[in-house]
Amino acid sequence: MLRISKLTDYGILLAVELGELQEPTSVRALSLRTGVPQATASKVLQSLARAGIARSRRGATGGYCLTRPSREIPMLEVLTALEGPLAVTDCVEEGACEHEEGCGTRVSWQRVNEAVARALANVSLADMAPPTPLVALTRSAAHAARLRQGADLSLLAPAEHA
Amino acid sequence: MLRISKLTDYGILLAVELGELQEPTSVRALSLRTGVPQATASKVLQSLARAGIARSRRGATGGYCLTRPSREIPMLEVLTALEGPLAVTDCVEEGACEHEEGCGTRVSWQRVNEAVARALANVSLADMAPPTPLVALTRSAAHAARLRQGADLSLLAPAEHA
DNA sequence: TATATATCGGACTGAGACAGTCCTATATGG
DNA sequence: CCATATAGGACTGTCTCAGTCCGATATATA
Repeated sequence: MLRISKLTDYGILLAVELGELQEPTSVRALSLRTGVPQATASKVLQSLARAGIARSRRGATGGYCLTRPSREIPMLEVLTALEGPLAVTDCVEEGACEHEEGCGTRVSWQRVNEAVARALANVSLADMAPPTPLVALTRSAAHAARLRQGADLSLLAPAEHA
Repeated sequence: MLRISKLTDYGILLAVELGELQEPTSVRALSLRTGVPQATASKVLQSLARAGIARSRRGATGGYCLTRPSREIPMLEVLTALEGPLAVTDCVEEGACEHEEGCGTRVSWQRVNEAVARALANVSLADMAPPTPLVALTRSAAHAARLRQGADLSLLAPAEHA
């Protein structure tokens, strides 16, 4: 569990796709490439645009593109854009829980929440891109090496628990 | 988002409570202490028992107790008992996604999933207990110090992202 | 200016998960 | 035998999720 919604999954798929295409791309084209239904893709992309992750351009030859290189966009930002602020429990947010003061687990939850957030902040959209050999070969050797090693993701793995 | 369910929250509340009371305690008593409705508490505790986290005892003077000291029970185990295996996305599990092969984000999701899992494996049930000064004072100085420092939770926080 | 092409964004809907309750069966201690 | 517990399946109302539809608005081109 602790699952993200399908919409969010789609959003990441779309954002990754945008990261690989440099030029503005229509929702229709993105829909065909990702398999996400067009109407749904439109909705998700709007959320990304509102959050400042993507930029939209209306009218003929319009479409979407990212506002920054995908390597500079942390996954946490994308998740927040699509599902609201990260909150493992209600009580992590101020005033959401009636037992706010009496409950001793609240502080602990906030720490857990922070740990998860930090993990997601350390993964960029670029890290989610397909690590297929074919793609790796067409890019720099350094980039290919990064892909094979799973990029910075290894940083997220602390030592085994005591 | 990435929220756990309320039932799971209750389960942790109940388990923490069980960790502080040593002797077998009835659902009724646990319900009164935690504020979780009795019927609901019963259900949640059954799940914990099935997962080998708690032990039940029927009949008069029956009730629940933990099978191990709360410090030896990782949060990941409790979450898994109550919501099933951790899976940030469907595609993390085998055969759940029809695009399994074509999708390049799958491997990345599995790494994210592992990172979150490892974070949760490093927090024990005992770490979730109330860190109130009063409680701290009644225990060993070493334990109190642990509480003030947020226990092992600091281990979960890797360096700031690059 | 007319028209084709896009996004914008609110309204609506069916499906499914979630939270919670109820009832009966079963086990234990006195 | 009886009072007290848990076991666990069935059931229900509520809410969120995933997805669609449609009218409004913006842009490029002829």
